[in-house]
Amino acid sequence: MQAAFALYGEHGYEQTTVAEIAKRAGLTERTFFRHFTDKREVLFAGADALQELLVSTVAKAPRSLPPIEAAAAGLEAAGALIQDGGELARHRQAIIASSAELQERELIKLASLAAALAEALRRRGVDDPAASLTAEAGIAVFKVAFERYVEETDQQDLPRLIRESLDELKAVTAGR
Amino acid sequence: MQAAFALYGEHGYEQTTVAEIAKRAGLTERTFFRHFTDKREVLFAGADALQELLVSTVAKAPRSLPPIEAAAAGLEAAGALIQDGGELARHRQAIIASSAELQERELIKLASLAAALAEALRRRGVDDPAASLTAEAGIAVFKVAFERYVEETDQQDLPRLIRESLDELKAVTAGR
DNA sequence: ACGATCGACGACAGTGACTGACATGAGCGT
DNA sequence: ACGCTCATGTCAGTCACTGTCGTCGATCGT
Repeated sequence: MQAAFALYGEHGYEQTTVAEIAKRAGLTERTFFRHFTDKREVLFAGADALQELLVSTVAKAPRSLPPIEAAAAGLEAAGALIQDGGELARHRQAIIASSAELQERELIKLASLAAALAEALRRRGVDDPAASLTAEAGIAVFKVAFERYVEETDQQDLPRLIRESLDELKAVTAGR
Repeated sequence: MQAAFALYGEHGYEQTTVAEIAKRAGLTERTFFRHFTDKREVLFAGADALQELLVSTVAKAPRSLPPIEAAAAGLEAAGALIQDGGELARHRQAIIASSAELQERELIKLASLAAALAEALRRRGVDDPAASLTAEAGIAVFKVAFERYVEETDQQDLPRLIRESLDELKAVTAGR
């Protein structure tokens, strides 16, 4: 992972070959593929932990909370986790922005997040399509907030951006 | 395109090679790649037209409409176009569902749709982040509605499903 | 009518991501 | 010491995709 990150940063994602990564890590190309299913996956190693945090936070949210607020709680927790990584997220995002391939992978990770969130909401008794819609809308909020977080280097409060984006979404869907 | 569709349907996407597609079409592998940037792109040939329809419909919507309703108008028009294709969309979706690679590609097409929708809203004078959020939420609505459309074979009215999903989203973001 | 141009295609060689099969060697329990 | 497991190396192979060059037919200008 360190080798890949370094090389992706130095020469760009598309320019660096798996053989190079393996060599820098003191391993074989074959071994690389035993740890990561493909060249992109190296950049998304933390996605599982994020998803688990999201789901467990939603599960723990007070029963009295409406679905959208339970989702918001989970997303804010996820945002806090990302923020704890410091500049890592921004570095990662800079690499991802450079390659369509990587953007595709990120989108499917977000879709997976949405599916997990929808499932967590269903376990709270929310029916479909409300569960799916709340989840998709939640991820949309997260995407927009995260984008802002990455753009504004001085911005340090991702959960706050998520909350603000959610409020904006509420306004917008109300027809304002 | 016909050859690819047929082979993807007969033997599955991952099992069919570009060489096979080219052979069935009476062409060379090299020529295939002159028409489609990659093996997946064959399935998304109509995406451009869809995006143009979405954007132009939003542009033409009455100025008095709030952003979310302008977006809805565009999405309903896109839905109508898909519906006009008959069973094609369902066939296509069955193939896409069989491969993670194809799902990734579909997601980035939807993201492109969202970006175009956001831009169309900005041209209506909607500021960011409202424009981005409305666009993302709109695409989320579209995704959920389309999923239902594909699942329920007897369902023929995609624009109606889009409208219903939007109403559901409004309810859900209002905290219900 | 004729040569120049251009665009679509074929042929071919090459790169790089990824896979399957088998061998090796270190640690671990008995 | 023995067998087992697990991580790794080795090697050969497939396939998506690219760069380059040559051919040919259609079109265009004169």
